[in-house]
Amino acid sequence: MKTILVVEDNMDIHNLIKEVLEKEPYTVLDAYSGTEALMLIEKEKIDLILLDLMLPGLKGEEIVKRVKEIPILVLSAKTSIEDKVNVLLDGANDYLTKPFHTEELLARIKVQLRMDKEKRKKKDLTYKEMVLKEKEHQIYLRGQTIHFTKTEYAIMKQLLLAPKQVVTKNQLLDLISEDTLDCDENSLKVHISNIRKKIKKVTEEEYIESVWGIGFKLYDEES
Amino acid sequence: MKTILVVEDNMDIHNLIKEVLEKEPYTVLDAYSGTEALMLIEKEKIDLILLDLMLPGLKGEEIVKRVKEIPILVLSAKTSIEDKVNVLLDGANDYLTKPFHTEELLARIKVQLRMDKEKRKKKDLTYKEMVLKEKEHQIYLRGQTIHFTKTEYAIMKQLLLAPKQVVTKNQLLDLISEDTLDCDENSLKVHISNIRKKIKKVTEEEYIESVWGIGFKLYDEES
DNA sequence: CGATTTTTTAACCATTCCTTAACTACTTTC
DNA sequence: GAAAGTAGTTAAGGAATGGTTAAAAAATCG
Repeated sequence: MKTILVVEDNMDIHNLIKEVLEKEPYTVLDAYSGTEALMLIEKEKIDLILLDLMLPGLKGEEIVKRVKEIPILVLSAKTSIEDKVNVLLDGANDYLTKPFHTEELLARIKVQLRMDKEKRKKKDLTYKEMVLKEKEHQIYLRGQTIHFTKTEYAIMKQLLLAPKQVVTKNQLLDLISEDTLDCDENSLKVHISNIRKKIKKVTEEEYIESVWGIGFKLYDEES
Repeated sequence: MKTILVVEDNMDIHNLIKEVLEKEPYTVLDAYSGTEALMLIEKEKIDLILLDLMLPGLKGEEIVKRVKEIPILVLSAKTSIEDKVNVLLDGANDYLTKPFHTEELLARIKVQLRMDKEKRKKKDLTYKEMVLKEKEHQIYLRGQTIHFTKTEYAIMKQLLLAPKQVVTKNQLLDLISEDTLDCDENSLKVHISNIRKKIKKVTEEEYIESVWGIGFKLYDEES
C-alpha cells in the first residue's frame, strides 16, 4: 500500500483529506508544520507528499526546494499565477487550488503514483515462498537464491506466470527449442527432474505437480 | 532541444501556443486532428504532447488511452470535474483549463519534462567499493582510479546503473556499436575479460558475474 | 604521417548445459 | 494381470557458451 504524507496545519482540511485518502485506501502520515514534515520525510518511506504552502515553522516552498526524491502535490489557497509558477519551477509536481473536489485530488494523486510506478515496472512473480525477479533473472526460495539454468528458469517462469493453471508439455517444449521441431519429451522430463531436485535442497514442499498426459502446474495453495 | 507536439484544431489558439513554445525555445510539431497526431506520434521522437480534447477525427480521450510512453498535458475548455478526473485516470499527466496563463502552461510543461529527465539524472553510481563519477567520466575502486577505455566505461556504467540486474549481451552490444550491425559477442568477451583484469589488479573481489546464455550482472552484495 | 591506444579477430581451452539413453516405477487399457 | 504408455531418475557424451591470450586492424593523437 502507498504511503502519503499530508502536510497541512488547518485541522479541518487535514482531517477531511485524511479521511478521503484512508478510504481509498492509502496509508496516511500527518504533519502539521514544515519542520515536522521534514522529520518524517527523513525517517519514513513516503510515496507522495500533499503539501500546503502556508505553514508554521518552515515554509512550504522550502520543503519543495529540498525534497527531490518524492513527488509533491501542492494544495494551496494561493491563486496567483506567480505563486503557482514559482512553486512548480521549484520542484513541485502538481498544484491544486483550494477549494478542490476530492475526486480531482484523488485523480491527480493517482497520476503521480502511476508515474512513479512506471519507473520500476517489470514485476516479480511469486508463488508460495518462491519469488522470480525478472530484472535480476534470479529465483529466490525462502530468501535463498537458487541457481537455475536458462531453460530451467524459462520453465519456472512459465509456470509462475499462471500458477494453478496447467502448462502443456508442448508449450514448454516450444520454450526449450524455439524452432527446432525435434523437441524431445525426454529432455523436458530431465529438466523438470533437475528443477525439483534443486527445490528439494531448500524445502521439502513440492512445487511442481504433473498432470498426467498433459503437462505440469504448480501445486494449489491449499490442497 | 525538446520536441513538443501541439494537438489543437483552433488555429488561433494553436498559433498562440506555438509562438510561446518556440520562444522558449522548444521544437514544435503541429497536428490539427486526432489522426494526424497519432501519425506523428508513430513517426517522430516526441518528448511531450499538448492535447486539446475536442478534436476532429479521433477524440482526444482516445489518444490519451493509446499513448503510454509520452507525457500528455491536456488543454481543454471542459471544466467539469468528471471530465478532468476521467482523462487523468485514463493516462493524462496534467490538465489545464482554458483559458490559461502562458506562464502556468510553461511551468507545467517544465514539470513534465523535468520528471522525464529525472529518470536519467546524472549522479554518481556506486556499488561496493566502486564509484563511477559521471561528471569526471572516471571510475574509482577503493579510492584508486582505474583507467577504463571508452567501451569499458560504457559497459561498467550500464552494469552500475542497476546493480543485481542482468544486462543482456545484446544490450551491451548495442552500447559498443551504436549502429554497426556486425556486433560481435567475441568482442564483448574480450572487453569483459579486460575489465576483470583491471579490477583484479586492485582487489581480489569479483565484481562481474556472468549469467549463462543471457548476459552479465554485478555480484550480489551477500552471496 | 608515425606512434600509441583501443577495438576486433581468431584460436584455444575450460566450463556449463542440454540431450540422449537406459533403467525403474507408476497408470491406464484391455 | 499383462501390455502399453507415461513419468521420474541417473549418468555420460556432445554441444554450446564463457574466458584467456596474442596478434592484426582500426582509431586516436600529436
